[in-house]
Amino acid sequence: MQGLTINEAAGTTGWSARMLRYIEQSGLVSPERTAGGYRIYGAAELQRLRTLKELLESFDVALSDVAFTARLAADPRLQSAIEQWLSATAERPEDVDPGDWLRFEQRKHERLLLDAA
Amino acid sequence: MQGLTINEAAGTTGWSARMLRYIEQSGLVSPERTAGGYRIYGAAELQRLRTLKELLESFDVALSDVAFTARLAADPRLQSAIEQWLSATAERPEDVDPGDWLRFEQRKHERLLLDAA
DNA sequence: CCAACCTTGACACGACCGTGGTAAGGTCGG
DNA sequence: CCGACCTTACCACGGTCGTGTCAAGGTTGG
Repeated sequence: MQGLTINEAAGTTGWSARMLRYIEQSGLVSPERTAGGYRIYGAAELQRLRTLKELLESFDVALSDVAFTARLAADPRLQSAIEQWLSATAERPEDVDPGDWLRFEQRKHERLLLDAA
Repeated sequence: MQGLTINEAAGTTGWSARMLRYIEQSGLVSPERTAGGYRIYGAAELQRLRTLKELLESFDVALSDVAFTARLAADPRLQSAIEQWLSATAERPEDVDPGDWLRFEQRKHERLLLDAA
């Protein structure tokens, strides 16, 4: 069966089986399937799952944020529209408080604030 | 008083006063203040608020998505970390179902799905 | 001075995120 | 064939997003 089943993959990646299905739904890591429908995680998927976990933890980023970045990367029209809107702030750069959106973003999980304390 | 108060700005931008305060919290549009603390929206802010509304509506993007993109733009370490993780998918590009994350993203507000129907 | 407007803070509410669980049923390998 | 594992589909729950509303108090401008 060339690869790990979902519970085995959960064991070696640190995710729960539930989360592996959820992550697949988000489109970020999609394993192959057997003829009967079982998910089969290969080495590439396992590596991806591990680095994904690291990414989310070390930057305090949400799964949905990564999914949105994927959407951005795949839709250049959207990407340039947002970047253009953001760059218009540069009109008055001295007014931008860099701690502002930062605090806003961090409120999502206040882990960073607690860590900093 | 050189500029519009919050309710006047709400009137000309289509946002509610409540949302203007919320948007300011997110760091996306921050008006000047009078000595007494009143928000004063100038022409630049009004324009920004209008284009922001257009951006969100025409691409079905959330306020938090734009805020996150701002964080990305301001933190190149984070940006390259995510982009690198995403680009690892390109290893097996034929396996990526482009409708996957799309449906995931769209479930946020099913407006696009309904529009498409 | 005063009416009209603004401020912050709080409560509320539906929708969605991330996560766990459980139930009913199908697949795997020996 | 059968026990162990997997599938999807649901319910639940605390937390966040986007939004409205209300209360208590300060500002503005004539």
